[in-house]
Amino acid sequence: MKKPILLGTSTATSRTPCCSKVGIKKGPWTAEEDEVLANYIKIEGGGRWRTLPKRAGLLRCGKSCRLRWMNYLRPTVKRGPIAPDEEDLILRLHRLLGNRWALIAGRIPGRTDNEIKNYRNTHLSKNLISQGIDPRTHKPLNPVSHGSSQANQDDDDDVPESNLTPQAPSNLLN
DNA sequence: AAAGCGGCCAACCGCAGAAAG
DNA sequence: CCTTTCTGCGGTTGGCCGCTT
Repeated sequence: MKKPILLGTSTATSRTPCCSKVGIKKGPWTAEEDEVLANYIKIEGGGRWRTLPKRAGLLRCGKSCRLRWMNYLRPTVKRGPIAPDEEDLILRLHRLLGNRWALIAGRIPGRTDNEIKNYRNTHLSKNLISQGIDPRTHKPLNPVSHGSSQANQDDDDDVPESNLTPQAPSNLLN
């Protein structure tokens, strides 16, 4: 149930809907496409995403190429399970920064914003809910009893920035 | 053994901000 | 200074896989 592709009807009149052109491939990337993209970027470098697919000979839109490179093909991308300290860091950073996934990812070497976003949307939010904490606000789900909003305050504030680099990699906060 | 359900991950879409002309 | 174009970000969706009934 992908949303309808309304070409020219878009409100942003001047904006070209990059992915709606005919002849542009969508969906999962093949190993061959990965190779073409990786090789091209290795030689020519990234950037100029809009024209990159044409130059590289890919039938993809620039956004798709960029996303694929950033989230999967980049050599610095660390794949595999999130370590406990990484999870802790994600939690702390999210409490501090909110849904700034790119910012959070920038503090966690080898992890992408998409990965962190997905991870949090599944694992962490579940954990927090089971702990009675609202994953969005990091405040107690049931404002129950003695209306102790004090818990909120505390919970929200208990992570001073200076506390952000516990045992995490030293370059975390630059 | 088969069907259904739920969770996870990769990818797409639209919007906002930045940069260039 | 204004307009146009491009890049990057965040939210959301769809497909696949594994588990449970």
